[in-house]
Amino acid sequence: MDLDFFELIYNHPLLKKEDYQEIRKAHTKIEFQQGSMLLEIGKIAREFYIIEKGLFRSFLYDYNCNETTTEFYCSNEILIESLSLFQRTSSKENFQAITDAVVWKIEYETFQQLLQTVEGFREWGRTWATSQIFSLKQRSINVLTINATDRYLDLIKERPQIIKQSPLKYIASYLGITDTSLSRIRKEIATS
Amino acid sequence: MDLDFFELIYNHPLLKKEDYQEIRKAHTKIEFQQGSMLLEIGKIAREFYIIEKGLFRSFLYDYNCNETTTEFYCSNEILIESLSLFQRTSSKENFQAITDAVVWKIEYETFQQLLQTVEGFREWGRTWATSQIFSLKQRSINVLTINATDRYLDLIKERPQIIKQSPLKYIASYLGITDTSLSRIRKEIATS
DNA sequence: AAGTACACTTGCCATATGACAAGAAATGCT
DNA sequence: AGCATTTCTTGTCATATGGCAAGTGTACTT
Repeated sequence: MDLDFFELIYNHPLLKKEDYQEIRKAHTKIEFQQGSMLLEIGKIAREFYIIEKGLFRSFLYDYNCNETTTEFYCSNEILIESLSLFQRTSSKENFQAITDAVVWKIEYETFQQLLQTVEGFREWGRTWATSQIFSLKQRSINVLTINATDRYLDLIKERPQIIKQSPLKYIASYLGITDTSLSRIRKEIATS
Repeated sequence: MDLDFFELIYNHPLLKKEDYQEIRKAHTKIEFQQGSMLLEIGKIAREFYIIEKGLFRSFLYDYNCNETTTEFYCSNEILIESLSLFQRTSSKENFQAITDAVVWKIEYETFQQLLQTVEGFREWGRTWATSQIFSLKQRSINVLTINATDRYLDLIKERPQIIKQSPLKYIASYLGITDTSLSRIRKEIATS
């Protein structure tokens, strides 16, 4: 059932059946082909996306002009450039479909309206924003204090979809290492 | 002048002289001794702090029980554990005065009230939250893509106060390296 | 002034990761 | 099936950083 998908994403005890009807109506389905861009650096994000199927990544170019994958977005997750969307500034990152994908989008204005009119949605939004900030903090700490092998093992455990669906080079740049090193780490893990 | 300090911190074009009067009245001055704790892991943050003088750091223990300095807070900056303050959850980090310090605090409830009643303050808050998220993202990217020497050089350039006021070991753990390595990096820089 | 604690530096060697290049495997296209 | 492209692996060597221990410097206490 489609409704189950929305209940899963916007999960909050204050949200009722009729709220989900309203939320659902606010969304439009779009499909993306593997490799296509959902948002590019310099453009302004106007929509909030939830992923039904497929895998996306965000990436940018570091000071050495190397592509760095900053995040992965799996099915049943939310994909946005929060700074661009909420601050109406140009995006600092590219967002790309790694596989063919099905997503549901909601316009920024509609999203804001839901936040204002649906209490449970507002509360959901607050919780979600908090978890976003928590993840961002956690990521820096992990990178600083955990070695690449353990970060990779964590990724396997926590987000196996990524391992299955993403080319090794994107995973490597997400972990902050080269694809050569990641290949060796995999070998090491396999033989131990 | 004290007012100048508040105008500097809560800088926003929508805020007027009388707004700053109100903002100022909402704050109370406190002093901290070098080494004393402003907030500890497990406690709930009830206040928002702005630093007039001195240096603070936040830190936690990683999965190896090593102390990791997650952030520094210099004079004219804001110091809070946003997750704890806004979500009423227990703090995930310790906050400690590295030097003797003078800060101004504002109670959470008073802060919320200002957000609701003063439009310029609300707009300032939105901008500030955005810049926080931006910094968090930037930090992960820097750690992933820039080597320790360049991160240290950046720190010297961007936040010289920290270099002057913090012991080397905190700077090292902030950079994600040992104090031994940082000592060598300094030597390397000095002789080149 | 001696003692103590803390901050910083240095030496030695180990380990993790990178750079580059070649080869192998998988995938897509016609 | 055959070719081209991309993805992944492996070898060799270089560099960055860590772990440990000893040594030096500095500041505070008494």
